[in-house]
Amino acid sequence: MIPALEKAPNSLRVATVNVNGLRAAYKRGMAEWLAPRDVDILCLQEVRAPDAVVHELLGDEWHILHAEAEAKGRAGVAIASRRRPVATRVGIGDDYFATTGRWVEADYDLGRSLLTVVSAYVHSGSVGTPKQDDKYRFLDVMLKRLPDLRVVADHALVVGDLNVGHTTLDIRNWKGNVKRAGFLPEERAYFDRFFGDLGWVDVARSLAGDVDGPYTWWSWRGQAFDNDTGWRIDYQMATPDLAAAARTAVVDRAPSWDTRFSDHAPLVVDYQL
DNA sequence: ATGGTGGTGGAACCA
Repeated sequence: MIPALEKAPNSLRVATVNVNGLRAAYKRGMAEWLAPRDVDILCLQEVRAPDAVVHELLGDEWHILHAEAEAKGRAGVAIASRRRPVATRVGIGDDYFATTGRWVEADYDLGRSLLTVVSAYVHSGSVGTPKQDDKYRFLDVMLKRLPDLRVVADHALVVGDLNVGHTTLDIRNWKGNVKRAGFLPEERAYFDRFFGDLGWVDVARSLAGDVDGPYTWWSWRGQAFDNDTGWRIDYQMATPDLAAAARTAVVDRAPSWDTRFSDHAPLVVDYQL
């Protein structure tokens, strides 16, 4: 039993995790992490595996929506859920981002309300390269899509690896990264809008308060994990009523470097709707 | 402490 993840009755548990290759994650013990947690909706990023492999690894107990990238072995996002979605959509904006494995949407009928869930994987980016242009294009289409998500559904939840730290609380060594992709003023400005005039709520930040972290990513190399020199770049962005229903947000950091199954830690949130 | 490591695919590229 995992006391920190004790689950209240009638709560909806949503987990998001960049798995850094689903096959590698399973080799490193992801199944053993997942089994006792009773997750209702599991959002994955960087799946980096063919569709058949995803179904084989996750197993029959899930409804699986998987957007494989056209480029083999790259990106890939998925939403695995215990309940069957009433509708699903792949991609965002124009056709350009339909085949890059970075955005999937699933709608769920919760009885009293309709919930839309998005698993998103924003580009890592790199200053002065076309990758950074792609990242801004993706953030631009996100700005356009986010309001639409709230038109039909009662609640909406956009989760995943967004590859930007919003504030100085979100990156341990932010002073050393102000000119690097992931903490550029231009990137952070998008998140000012997500959590400002667009009205979305950063659920983990809202529950944690104004403290450093909790980080969700650490470099593989050196002592970054042991020293907790991390970045909080994995989010659950919720519409206000849904955010108000969030009871706990846990970054499920592995107990040690050698027991982690990805360079990202899962972010697990329980909603009491 | 954004690659000094790691994953995918089977070299080179991505993060």
